Amino acid sequence: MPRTVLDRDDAVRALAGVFRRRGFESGSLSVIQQETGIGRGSLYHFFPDGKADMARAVLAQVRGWFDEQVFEPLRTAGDAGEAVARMTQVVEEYFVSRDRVCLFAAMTLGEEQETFAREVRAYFADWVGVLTETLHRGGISGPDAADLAVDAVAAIQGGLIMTRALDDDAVFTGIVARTGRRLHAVLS
Amino acid sequence: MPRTVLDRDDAVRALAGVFRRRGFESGSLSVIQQETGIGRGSLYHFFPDGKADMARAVLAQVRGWFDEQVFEPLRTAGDAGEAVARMTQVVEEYFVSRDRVCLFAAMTLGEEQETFAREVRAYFADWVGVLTETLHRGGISGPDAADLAVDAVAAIQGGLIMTRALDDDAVFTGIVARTGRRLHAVLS
DNA sequence: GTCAGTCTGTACCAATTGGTTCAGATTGTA
DNA sequence: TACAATCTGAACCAATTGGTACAGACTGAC
Repeated sequence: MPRTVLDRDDAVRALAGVFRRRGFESGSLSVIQQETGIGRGSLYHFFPDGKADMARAVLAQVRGWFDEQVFEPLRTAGDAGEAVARMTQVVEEYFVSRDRVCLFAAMTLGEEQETFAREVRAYFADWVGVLTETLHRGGISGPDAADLAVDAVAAIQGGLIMTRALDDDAVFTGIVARTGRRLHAVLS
Repeated sequence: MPRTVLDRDDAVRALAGVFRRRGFESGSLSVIQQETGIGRGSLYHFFPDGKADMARAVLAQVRGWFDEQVFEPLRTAGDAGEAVARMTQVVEEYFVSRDRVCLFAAMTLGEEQETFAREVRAYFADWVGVLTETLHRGGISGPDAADLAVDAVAAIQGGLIMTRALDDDAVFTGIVARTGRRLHAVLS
């Protein structure tokens, strides 16, 4: 069996794929090996604390992407309308290209809920928080901004469920587009 | 060990609870026995085809509840506005009192996605369908009704994710209330 | 070339998994 | 009471699980 060398980031990326397609529990180490080619020795080398360690690394990587591509652009945007339009666009592309699964949302179910509660809570709280601030900067005042932000993130997450259930990407892209339009309307 | 006799419906109800709290995969037969008191012999007596059979029975029971309490009242309502208000109310109570988990949504993730694809698809398609018809009867025409219906169900599902992630029922009740108001506004 | 550090494949392990089996307990009917 | 049908507990099983250990392969620095 020829040996394959890889780096940790690539391992995390491959793990993310398995967890999206299979779920965390059903993504056993054997399945991970079959689908990614990464063996047990390598997995434990990179993630000495085992499977939860792997999931934590995956969540951290996804979080890093969102910080860079969603949260930071919202935070530093000059124009709220443009920032929101960009957010809906990158988020739509991200999820459509990744099995229509949000791993943070998946971790709110079953036994993972407790294990990753802090990471999950931070992700959603930060997303809603930074979007609320963006709406504030765009002239939406008081509790309205927070409600709109919560509703927008909920719509995106609910859209993912609907699109998987109905097996139709157009459901998600439709929901995201209408969400974007709703936000755009109040920013004008 | 004194023997306990139960009926199938009660077994299904207990299983639903385990699957909500633990997830389907992590809800092993041992965990089911510990948390429900139902032993292996009984489980296989009622569900001869094993674990998938159990999940199928649970989904059928939940589906039955939705048919009776949500879909049928929407279908037969004289007043669309009242029907929609009632729907949001019963749905909110239902989910808040059941671990804030929609089992149909949970089955859109991981390996269960394929196993229960038909049941899941039917549940969401029917919910959206009957809500669309209700909106039609309330005077909303063309594609708007279907979009509003999809968005409403997505909001409810997304609200469940947010409320679990932020561990705060008020998030869900807020989202459901605003969703209800949005629908009510277009029906007036 | 040598050596230390990094990474890999694979053998091994205890525990758990879903499933099978069936004797015995329980219930309902005549 | 007798009997058939229904339900249960628990022993048993093969397969799989996550984890451990480590020899050997590989890489980079000197």
